[in-house]
Amino acid sequence: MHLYQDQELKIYNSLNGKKEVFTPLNEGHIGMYVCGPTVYSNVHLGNCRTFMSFDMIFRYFRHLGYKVRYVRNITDAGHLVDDAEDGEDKIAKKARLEKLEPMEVVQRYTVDFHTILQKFNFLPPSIEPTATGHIIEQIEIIKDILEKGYAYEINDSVYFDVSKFNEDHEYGKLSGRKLEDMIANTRELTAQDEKKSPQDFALWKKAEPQHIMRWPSPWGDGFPGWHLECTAMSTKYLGETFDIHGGGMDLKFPHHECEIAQAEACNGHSPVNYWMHANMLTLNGKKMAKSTGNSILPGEIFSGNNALLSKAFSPSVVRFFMLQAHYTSILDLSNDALLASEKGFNRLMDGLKILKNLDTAKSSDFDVPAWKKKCYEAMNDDFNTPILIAQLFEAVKHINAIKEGRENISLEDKNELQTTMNAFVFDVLGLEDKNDNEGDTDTLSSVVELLIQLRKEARDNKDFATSDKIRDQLAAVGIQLKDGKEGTTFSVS
RNA sequence: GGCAUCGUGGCCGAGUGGCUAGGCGCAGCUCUGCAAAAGCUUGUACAGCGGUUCGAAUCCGCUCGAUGCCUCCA
Repeated sequence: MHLYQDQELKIYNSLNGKKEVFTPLNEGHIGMYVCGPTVYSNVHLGNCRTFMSFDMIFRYFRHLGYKVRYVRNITDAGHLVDDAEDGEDKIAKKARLEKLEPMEVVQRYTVDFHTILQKFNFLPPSIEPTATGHIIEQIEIIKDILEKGYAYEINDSVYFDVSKFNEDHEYGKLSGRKLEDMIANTRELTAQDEKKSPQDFALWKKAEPQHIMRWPSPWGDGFPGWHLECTAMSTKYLGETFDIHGGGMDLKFPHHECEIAQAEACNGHSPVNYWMHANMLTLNGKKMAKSTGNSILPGEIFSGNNALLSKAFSPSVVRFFMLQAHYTSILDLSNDALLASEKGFNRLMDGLKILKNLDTAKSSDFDVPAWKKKCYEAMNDDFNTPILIAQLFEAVKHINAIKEGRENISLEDKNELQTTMNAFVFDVLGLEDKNDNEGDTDTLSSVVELLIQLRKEARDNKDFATSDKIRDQLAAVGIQLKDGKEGTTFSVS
């Protein structure tokens, strides 16, 4: 009945480094939590890649018929800037610099985040909770951890006691680290650190008088620690144990490791069945990061307004570019790679258009059911979008052959092909055909059609000077004429 | 220094113990008044050195190189 019932989906689980058959806790339902952005500046393209990977995964689950509760948070408090000594909140710091209220900063960049994701055609998550909206839940968790003896209070701050936790649990199992090694490798230079051990992490930090973002708590005015919000919100909306927890590779340690520790300290068992980590988007071979300035903003790609780019690229092209790599691989951004993706993307879209008007025959030379099966196999093998896309191009090849009369397709196969292509291209990959959503297209096309008509007359009269002038002038304003067998068409770049 | 990942043809990027991934570029062809666009055809690559094996780019070891994490980070 549902597609997922006859598919065996495998997911690479970062927790054990193995591809495992995915079985949700409750049949037909999936709980998925993904760490969202810290909204203290504009989202850069690297951030988008992680969220895009999970958007694709969310879309595929839905395509298979699962009911998914997809929670992606907004971090609007709790991240310390610089070292613990400074102890200033990232949001608060930015607010001071820009003379804004902290929540004004949060609002501005949350809006930016949503705007960009919308351009990329992201599906909204089921719930998008904020850290500041869950202070009470976070305080409750701290109390619980304190009660169970895995945390200690000192100078109005509360820290998680990693060594204590490691006595009866395994700290470091996600990132493959051993606490003894970590201790052995720590430099003993953090002199006035109030923590018992450098590995301990803050659950609650005391707010200094000048600190703007602060909340009352049993330990005095302060703010929650780095890793607590995700534990609080994932537990609240998905339960003590849920199916999938995702995020960027760079969050694996310490963030996700600490989440596991917090949840295990509270509930005594691991919170997540499948950990998924999306790999980094690099620029010039280096990780994109706001802090180092090695980053590119989505807006710069859409406008072409960046020294690295020779032209503007549409959101769908960028999306296509990213999905041509597997989500667990590092992907390097370059102008050449985007250019190549744009060509490929157009080829795919053209194929889709040709498919609509294809003539059918009694039999098929293209084994559509076998092809369809390969598409699903690709996606069921840990969401292998590059292989899926290769299969889509395989289909385009056949579509072109059918169009040119070198192959045939039956009506039944054509419908099957069209349904499957549309499902994967638009529903699962989330691509959009840019050429069918502009309002003034009708006016434009009638004007261009007129010019095409005039050019045809000139050509018929062998007045090539005039015909070439029309062609070249149109090209200069970005309208390319395409002379085909059945007349001339055009495309706007 | 520790932990982890990776090194594939001109570029991007899959995959894998023996069977053409794919996209782009280049070249050739078709089409065209000429172009462009489009379509077709074409590439035996897997860092280096050893080892295991009938057979490895794929497994093991070492060397070299790159990246990520170890501090906020998608």
